[in-house]
Amino acid sequence: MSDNSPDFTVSLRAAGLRPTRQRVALARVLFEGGHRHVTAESLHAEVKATRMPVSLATVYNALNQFRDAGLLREVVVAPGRSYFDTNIGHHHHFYVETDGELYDFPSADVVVAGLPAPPEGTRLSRVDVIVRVRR
Amino acid sequence: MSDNSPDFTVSLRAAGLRPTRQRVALARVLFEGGHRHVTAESLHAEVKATRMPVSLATVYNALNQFRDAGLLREVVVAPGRSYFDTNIGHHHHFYVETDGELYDFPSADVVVAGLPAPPEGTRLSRVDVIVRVRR
DNA sequence: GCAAGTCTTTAGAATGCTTCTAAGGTTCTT
DNA sequence: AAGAACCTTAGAAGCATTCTAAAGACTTGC
Repeated sequence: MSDNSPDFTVSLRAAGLRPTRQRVALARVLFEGGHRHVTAESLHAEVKATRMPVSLATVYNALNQFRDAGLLREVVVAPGRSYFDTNIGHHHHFYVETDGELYDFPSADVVVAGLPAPPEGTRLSRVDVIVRVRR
Repeated sequence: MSDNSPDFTVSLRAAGLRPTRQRVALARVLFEGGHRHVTAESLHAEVKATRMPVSLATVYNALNQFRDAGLLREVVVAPGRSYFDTNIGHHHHFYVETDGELYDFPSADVVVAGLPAPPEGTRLSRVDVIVRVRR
């Protein structure tokens, strides 16, 4: 590596994933800029635009693997509408129902207090807060 | 009406829906007992068990209409997994990811404070809190 | 560096959930 | 009761996602 771009080969390997051409190309698009909200379709279109041949099935596979590895977070906002969020820190979402847009907001100032204890025999996985708005 | 069962004919009409045989049968199953979480499939099975012929398409139509009329609330917990909740009061949900179960909990004691203002030009529609747990 | 082994990608088929179509039935209005 | 409006239906279609099995790419051991 002679440039200063992040070495996705290393991070993929650290996540237990072989750094294949497609996975590296996908990681670049996903993690090279700021935080992103992508769908499988939108990511597929973006990566193909970089002239790297990738099938839609591979995009789905990679998104699921990245999510399972903790590199992405999945946000389901409506039936058949699921986003992958590159921001894995604590934060919540605005979802604009009228046009399907999703925006992050930091959880810093948001207080979710008074949650009851989880049902017997379960442990907390995550608390999702989706603030739904309309135009 | 000679018995003491709620008159769904009236409530359907109040919601702007013709009280057809199928809609009345669906309303009965949905609203006659305590609060329910149903899927289209589970409701279809239940209504057919009452010997009222109803197609799956009609169940989908009715669920969407009931939701649009404010009689039901839709909760999307995972891609391709959507519940309809007969509890339309303020409350939130536990979702047991490992077995797909959904439980209500009242919002009475839960405080969600410090939410940022909605994006320009939008108005608040609803705040969904889903507490995800695993076994 | 090469061969063998393992994992990955792929196109296309398949799945699962939901909506659409258009034909026939039901409910409402007068 | 007749006409108009609306609803239900089976089956087809649609959309997002996953599966299949065959070909290709990465890795390991030599």
